[in-house]
Amino acid sequence: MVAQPSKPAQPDKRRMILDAAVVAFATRGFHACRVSDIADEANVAYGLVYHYFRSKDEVLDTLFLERWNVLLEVIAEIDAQPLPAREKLHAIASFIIESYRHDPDLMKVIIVEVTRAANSFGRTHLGKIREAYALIADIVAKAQAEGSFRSAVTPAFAALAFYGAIEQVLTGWIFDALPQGESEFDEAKTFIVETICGGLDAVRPDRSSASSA
Amino acid sequence: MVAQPSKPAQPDKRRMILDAAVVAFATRGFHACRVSDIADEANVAYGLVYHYFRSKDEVLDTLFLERWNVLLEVIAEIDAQPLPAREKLHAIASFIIESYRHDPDLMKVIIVEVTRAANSFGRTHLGKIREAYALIADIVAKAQAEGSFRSAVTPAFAALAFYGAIEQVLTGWIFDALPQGESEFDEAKTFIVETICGGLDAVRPDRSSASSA
DNA sequence: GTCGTGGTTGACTGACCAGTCAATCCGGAG
DNA sequence: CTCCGGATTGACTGGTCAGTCAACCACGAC
Repeated sequence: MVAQPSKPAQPDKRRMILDAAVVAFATRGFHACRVSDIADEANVAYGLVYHYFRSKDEVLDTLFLERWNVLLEVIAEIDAQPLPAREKLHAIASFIIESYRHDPDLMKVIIVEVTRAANSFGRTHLGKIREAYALIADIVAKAQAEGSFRSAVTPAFAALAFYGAIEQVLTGWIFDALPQGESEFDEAKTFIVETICGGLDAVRPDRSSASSA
Repeated sequence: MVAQPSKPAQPDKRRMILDAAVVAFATRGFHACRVSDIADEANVAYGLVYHYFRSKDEVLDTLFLERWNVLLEVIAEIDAQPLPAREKLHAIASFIIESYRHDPDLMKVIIVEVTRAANSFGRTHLGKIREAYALIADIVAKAQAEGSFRSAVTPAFAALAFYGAIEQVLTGWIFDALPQGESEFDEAKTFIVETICGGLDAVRPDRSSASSA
């Protein structure tokens, strides 16, 4: 209600709306969340949301793209470093899990409302999402070429399994189906890489690989 | 319009509505799908949907529970057989993928609208979903106890990664982000087990397993 | 033929909400 | 002080549906 006399208070209403939307979407879900919930959460009038965004959808789009573009950049940076593939994957898993640790609501919204929503938003952003898969597949492909990963599985498939494992763990946290805390976060990074790479690593024992075809 | 003279036609309108709902939900998504879409698809009057179901939600619930209970039974049956853990997992992956092959729309609805929907339905059926994880985790735990799987990862986590990989592949098909066909279906079964078990199998080479704690 | 019951119909209602817009506020330029 | 334009406000509109309900129908019992 009362604006602080000396300060014009919040300089960036747009950012406030975006941040409020994260909370609102995470709490009630995109569909159940009304635009007025966002405005209330941001302590801003209803109409102001439409001053900064064309529609409720555009708010979600903005939130997703902001974050996903960071993810794509980070993956590319990690890949550019001279690391073994296993460590690159560990770094990627770390980044995603740290993102969740830092802002669970944002990650919840992105995963639940976009990444895992095959209708509506998932379809809209399919291209962006696939870029991430492609980047990961590329890391796997190079590792296979140089012999540090075995080639029993296609790079595209390995990328899917790797990213799928991460998302499943995050979903477990989001659902409260899995305990979460500092130790679980670190443990998960190791577990994911350990599970996936154990099946990818070139060092292969005697396993008769009797799979058909 | 015109009922066939000699036949009372459809004996089970309830079933027809359920089947129509699968198509309607798969095509437009649960939220975007109106109850009238279901009725139209079933060639039935709007009000009849409410004669058999209390609400639109109950239709989805019914669809999910019907199928998920079958899944739980099948997993239990597979586990009861005297097979190596790796083959049990292969059988589970096969069953789920065959379910998709047989009725992609139904699986799409279950995955997109329930399993991967952390708000609304996902929360409602969390218990049922977790039962599946628990059953799979149990298979892993037994395999670890008998030594055929190594213990680098907790059973609960392995179950998550395994199921996550399956769901990610199905999602890829649902999104049309992955080619699908007879050969891809069979290939996927092998790939999933190969990826996950490669990291679970007891046969472990020299890897220094420097994971903390 | 008449009656009754359960299945079936679809027009209608009530609630909800995204998006609009005319009015107001505020700070800076002149 | 006045004027201007962008920021801000929130009441209001239009359209959409989920769910209701009174009527209708078909068929078996008597």
